Amino acid sequence: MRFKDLDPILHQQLRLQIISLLAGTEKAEFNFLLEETGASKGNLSIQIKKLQEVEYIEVVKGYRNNYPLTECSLTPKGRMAFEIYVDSIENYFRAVNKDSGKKKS
Amino acid sequence: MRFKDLDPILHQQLRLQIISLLAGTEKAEFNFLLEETGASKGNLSIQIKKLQEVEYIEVVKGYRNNYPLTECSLTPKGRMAFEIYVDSIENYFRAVNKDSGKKKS
DNA sequence: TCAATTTGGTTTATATTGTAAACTAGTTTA
DNA sequence: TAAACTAGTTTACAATATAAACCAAATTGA
Repeated sequence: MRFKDLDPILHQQLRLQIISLLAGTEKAEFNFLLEETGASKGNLSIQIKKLQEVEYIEVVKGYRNNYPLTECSLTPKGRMAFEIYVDSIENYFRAVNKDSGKKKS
Repeated sequence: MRFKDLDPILHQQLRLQIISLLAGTEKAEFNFLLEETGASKGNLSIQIKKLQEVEYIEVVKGYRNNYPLTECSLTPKGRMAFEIYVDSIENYFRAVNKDSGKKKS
């Protein structure tokens, strides 16, 4: 068994998009994430909550111009998980050519 | 929306492991994949079938020493899908620092 | 020689996950 | 004051993943 498990929280398209975006930007608003990811609001809401529950992101809810405003930012825990995930999956890709023959009978 | 969709066939741990292994080895037996991935036989059987259905791999069933023997190999279509998947997800990782500020209000 | 075990899988049944659609709560506009 | 818009949340259903159970043929042991 040559593969490490991929963090199931991060191994999901939308959550990975969110974390990738947050890794490059101090904080991000709900609508920014909505536009950048192209997700539906419902799906985005749920995946944000899930990332918050595992403490990969911090979510601050406030108001701007009387409208609700949700801002997200990456926690250190989230950043570390992201780095581990990137390393792990890139290892998968490099399984290629590491074992040139088929299994000996 | 800055992210391409990740091929849902490949964006699954075990299937990605299988394809990664096949990308580096002419062909592989069921039991080789079983050991290298650490999966259960049931799960492996199903994911092989799924990869075969979408024609990412070719599956040849024969016998060796009177026992059934299943061998898998990557198709050109599968190899291309794998390359696209690798490119796509690496793009996600590079969303980092491509957009330095938060969204302008 | 026939019961138990092993090989090499497949099928089934359940639990988990993902997501679209519907809904909520409040705000603005006409 | 009704309609439309903002910014989300909740719900209900569909799809997915996987462990557990099963199967057929081969082999081993008493």
